[in-house]
Amino acid sequence: MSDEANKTTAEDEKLKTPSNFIKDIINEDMRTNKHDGRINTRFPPEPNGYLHIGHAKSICLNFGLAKEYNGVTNLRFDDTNPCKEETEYVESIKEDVSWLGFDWQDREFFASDYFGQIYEWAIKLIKMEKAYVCDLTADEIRQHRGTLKEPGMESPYRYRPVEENLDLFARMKKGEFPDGSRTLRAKIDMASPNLNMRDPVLYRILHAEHHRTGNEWCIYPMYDFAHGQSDSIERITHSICTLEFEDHRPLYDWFCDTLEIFHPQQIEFARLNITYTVLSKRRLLQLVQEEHVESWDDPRMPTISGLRRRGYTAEAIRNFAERVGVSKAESMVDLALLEFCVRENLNKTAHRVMAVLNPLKVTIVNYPDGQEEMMEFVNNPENPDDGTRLVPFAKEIYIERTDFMEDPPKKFYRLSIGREVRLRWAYVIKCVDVVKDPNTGEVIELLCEYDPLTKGGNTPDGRRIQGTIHWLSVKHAQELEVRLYDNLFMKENPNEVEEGKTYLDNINPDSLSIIRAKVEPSLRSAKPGEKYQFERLGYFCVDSKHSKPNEPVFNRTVTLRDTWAKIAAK
RNA sequence: UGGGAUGUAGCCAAGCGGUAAGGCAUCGCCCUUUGGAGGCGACACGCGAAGGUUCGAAUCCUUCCAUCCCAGCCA
Repeated sequence: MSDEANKTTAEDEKLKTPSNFIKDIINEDMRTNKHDGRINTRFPPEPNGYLHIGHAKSICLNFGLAKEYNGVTNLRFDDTNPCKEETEYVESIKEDVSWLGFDWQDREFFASDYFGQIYEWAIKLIKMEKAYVCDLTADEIRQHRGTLKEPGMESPYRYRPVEENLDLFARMKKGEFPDGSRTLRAKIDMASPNLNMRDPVLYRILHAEHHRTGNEWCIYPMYDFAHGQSDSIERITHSICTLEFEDHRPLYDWFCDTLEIFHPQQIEFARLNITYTVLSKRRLLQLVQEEHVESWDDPRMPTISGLRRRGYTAEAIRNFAERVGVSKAESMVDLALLEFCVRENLNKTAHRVMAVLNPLKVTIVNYPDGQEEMMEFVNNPENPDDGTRLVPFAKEIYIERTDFMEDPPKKFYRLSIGREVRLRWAYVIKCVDVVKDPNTGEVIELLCEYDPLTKGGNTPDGRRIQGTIHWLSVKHAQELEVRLYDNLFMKENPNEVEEGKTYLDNINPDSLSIIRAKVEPSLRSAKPGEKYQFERLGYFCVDSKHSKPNEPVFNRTVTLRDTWAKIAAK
């Protein structure tokens, strides 16, 4: 093979799989045959909320890496806190991961599956004199922990004999003690500059019903004492998490080393942030609970289910995840990139249809009364195989109110008195007069003439028509509900607030507007989940919650890119 | 001098001692029966700053600056 060919191949390869620091690590591991070339990642959500687009980035990363290196990915629910976790959440998480296009096959696990083993490991640590039962209250533990700059103090219970620890821990498990009365702690270093190493709590007493283990346990392991061990049990090779766990890595390593168990490598990357939205489960939960939005899957929510209902496709989200990249630099990605990704995807697949959001009636004065014609529309110019359909035309039509201006500015090439415009796939019309409301002066109707020679929108005389607008026959138009969405937050970074305010003060009061719009007849029977482009307006998706048979409700996924809006704004 | 991390364009992000990829956004032009889509082009004399090493530095060294994370019996 020539050098030239080699070079091209290498470059193609690079384009397909953008490099990132995690791949660098894996490549090195592959080179040294670290796990016999085996790659096993995992996606470990806590079932305490719905997945959002930040999780999608992690899902795409974990499943994507495994796929690329011929490995596998486990879905593991990190369910060590029964107070916050619910079965509803595990169901939604499974649905969302599948919908995104990933398959964990039979590798569905729960940290709670390992409670027995984790308990045994706790006993092992006690026997090694590396763990002890502590009777300090939560408050006292905090006081003993010291501060960021000062070392902590050892617990008075730190040197309890092994036998006493064993006995107490067994009785904790049996339920002899009330919540919060005792904990099991690791014996590490109260003077460590890393607070996570200052005798972290391993187990706490929680008489709470667990969504899977019920009342079998009343002591539950903390994240730090469950996560790495779960990774280890599953023989995860690369345990990818977000930056805030960087400080936990020494602890993660300490447990694996001390327990002498399989030692996965924890790797941290920067979580996703997107402008004009919040991406934390705590905040999303608050938005739901305080009813700032309808539900977790409200189309304004950045949740996977919200985006799905809004009309986003899994492919668009996957492309987005790839485009934002993976690094350790904290960042705030422009919402415009996400929107670009849906448009890019929907442009190729969505059928074009006519809808008029804000109708203005037009009477074509020289069109025969009572006459109707069927006009042939191209379903998708991006894909001729999608064919054509027939749409009725008549003397009275609706056009978009914004497509007419009495006193048009320069470069406005839509309708105005004396000007011509093309009705998409129909006729060229010229506005000859307007009818105004005698009281308000508002234009309520346009009187136009059509050119019978321009059927289909063609101009046999070769005359150039600048503007093409969408329209609907008054008689045939259907009126349906359309929901227009705007950003849920008014600020690029909703978390940036003045003294005394919270991100909730940045909520956009106009993030949802519900209107009745005119649509072409075929849309009456549109089914939930179906996606369309309303020509010149945007992409719309039939809502899965509010639609009824023959009464679909449309959600605007995203507007079309609007060059005119930019010109008009100048 | 608590500890841990990060600074490359408006926003992301490659780059791994050989002279700044790519995407989004933006701005031009072309094309167009969607002011959509598409095509072409422009867009860092510069890599947080200052010194140093080197024939050569975004890459190595030193110092400084900025930002983020950590004091849950949350994950």
